[in-house]
Amino acid sequence: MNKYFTNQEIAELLRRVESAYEVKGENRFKIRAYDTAAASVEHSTSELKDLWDEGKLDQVPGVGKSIAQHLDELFRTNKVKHFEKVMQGLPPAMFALEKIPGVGPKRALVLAKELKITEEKEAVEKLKEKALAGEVKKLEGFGEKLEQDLLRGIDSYEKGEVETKRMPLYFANELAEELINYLKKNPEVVEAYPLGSLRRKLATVGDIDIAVSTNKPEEVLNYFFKYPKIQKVLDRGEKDLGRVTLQNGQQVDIRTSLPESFGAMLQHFTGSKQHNIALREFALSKGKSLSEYGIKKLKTVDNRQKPESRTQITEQKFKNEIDFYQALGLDYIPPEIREDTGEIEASLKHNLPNLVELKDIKGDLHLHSDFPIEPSHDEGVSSLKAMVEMGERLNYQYLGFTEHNPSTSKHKEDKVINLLKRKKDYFDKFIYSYENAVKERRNKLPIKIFNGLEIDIKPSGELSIPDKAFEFLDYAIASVHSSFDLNKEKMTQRVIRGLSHPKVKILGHPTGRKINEREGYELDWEKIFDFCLRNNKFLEISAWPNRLDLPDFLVREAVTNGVKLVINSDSHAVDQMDLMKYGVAVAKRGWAEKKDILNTCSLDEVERLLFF
DNA sequence: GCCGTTTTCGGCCCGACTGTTTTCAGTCG
Repeated sequence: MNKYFTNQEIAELLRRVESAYEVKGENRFKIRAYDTAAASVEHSTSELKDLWDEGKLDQVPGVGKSIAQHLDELFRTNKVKHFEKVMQGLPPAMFALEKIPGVGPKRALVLAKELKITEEKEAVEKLKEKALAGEVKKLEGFGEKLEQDLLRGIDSYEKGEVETKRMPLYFANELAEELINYLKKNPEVVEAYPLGSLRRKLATVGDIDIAVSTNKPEEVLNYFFKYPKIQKVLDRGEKDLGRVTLQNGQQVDIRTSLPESFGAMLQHFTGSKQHNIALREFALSKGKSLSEYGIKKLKTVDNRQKPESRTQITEQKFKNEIDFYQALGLDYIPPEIREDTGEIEASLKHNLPNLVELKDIKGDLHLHSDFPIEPSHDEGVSSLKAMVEMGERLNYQYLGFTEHNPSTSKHKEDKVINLLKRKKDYFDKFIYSYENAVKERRNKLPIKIFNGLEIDIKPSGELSIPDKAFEFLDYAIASVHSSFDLNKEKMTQRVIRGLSHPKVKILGHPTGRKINEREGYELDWEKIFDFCLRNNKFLEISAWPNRLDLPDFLVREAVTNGVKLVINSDSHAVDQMDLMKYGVAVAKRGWAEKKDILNTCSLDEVERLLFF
């Protein structure tokens, strides 16, 4: 039986080969090739094993003929002879020691060899003993300080700080927005933006970094250190960096830059790393060298020389990112798609997508009011009236209320039908009086209110309300809320059967993932996309902070395949309705344009698409 | 070992920090 190698395991294997090459003094570009391949495998949106099954390994960027051949051998025989040969003579312990902060392949090998630590298991523990016994500082190239650093590194490794959980985007964003609002109250702050994965709006965020443009960095830093929510100032030595922990323990860095060079700094620290590498390689081919300080123009592009010996004639500074990209002959690339997945090429050809924006959203089609429907899952807590008023404040043209179906374990069929009939009556009455009230106000059109339902798809694919009950609904969302462990094939059948009812228009939170809680179930996306296309069904992007589901990479695939999406908040309370922006962020990361999103359409179009 | 963004041969990102150094190596983001 062949082992199923996950992408994570394959990436780890490639990194080990990389380390082995590194300590054996292999050609540095070969080493880099393995690093690129490992990163690419790590970020790949498809499992490599599946791609291999389909004979599509060569589609993975950074995996060429040679590595593809090795992986083919891995999938067939569970091992790679060439890799084993490369790693011959190296103590396995070095691969464990590399995980300690401050220890790379070279130090790991010296430590393992000189201290006679061979086995991977307990390698870190043994190193700790030796370091405590003062044996590390005696080694050549090590000293007192490195030994202490090493012990600190081991400490944080043992505490699990090395691979800390990333926080959900929502959490990081709220924190950063509050801080940025505080910073902007200082007149010396010209601009302030989040950096890194927060600015690129990944579903999860590692660190919170903020960039500030100012002519008086020290004054701004002093102001920053007075932020009331700071627990402890960690670093105030350098004049362009401030580092603190907040009361909740979260570390926050701010970086300042003079306005004249803010653009390059913002670009550099926004990343992604892969995007920046690709961008710098592209720039180099045009005789330009990029850094966080600006763009250096190289007089002679003699790449056999080290960068410092190439003649530099100018270093250009940039106030903003638009000019920075333009200096390279590129259109401005929005942060959300800076992942080196084709954006540089598209930008060069002036072919970037015109990404959907929050202001394009004209309605929300997945809301839970407090109508007492005796549901299978959470009931909403806000009234229909309150949510409609919020919809008006958001300038929406339509709202769809899709409470969960009545519990089927508590109620007989008749009762379910009866509850849905009562919901329709209640909605009809509300709509009648609401529309009349708005007409009296005469200042604008009433919001169109749809009476929908979110229906569980049972493991068999059956829907959790009787067929007769559909006559009381305008449309329905179907979602999976149970039995997440069906295999890919059965789950795909289940979902397609669930979507087959003519009134079911939307697949709710399509993968069922919950960030930091559980992976989603697997679906055969080719089949799902095909079904949606042929039957006018929409895939939801749930803006709910710990769902963000569809995930960005599947949004991109859906968009590429022409499948239409709908961004919904899944609000259970009034104040959740403005979470829509997180769903829009996911859509942007998936290269979605306005035309790809159902709820950017006018009311007329939405009615045509939902009720045809 | 990968790749095609004026390249199928000849290129391959940039800078900061730290420690053990006397001109640099290793690590990190």
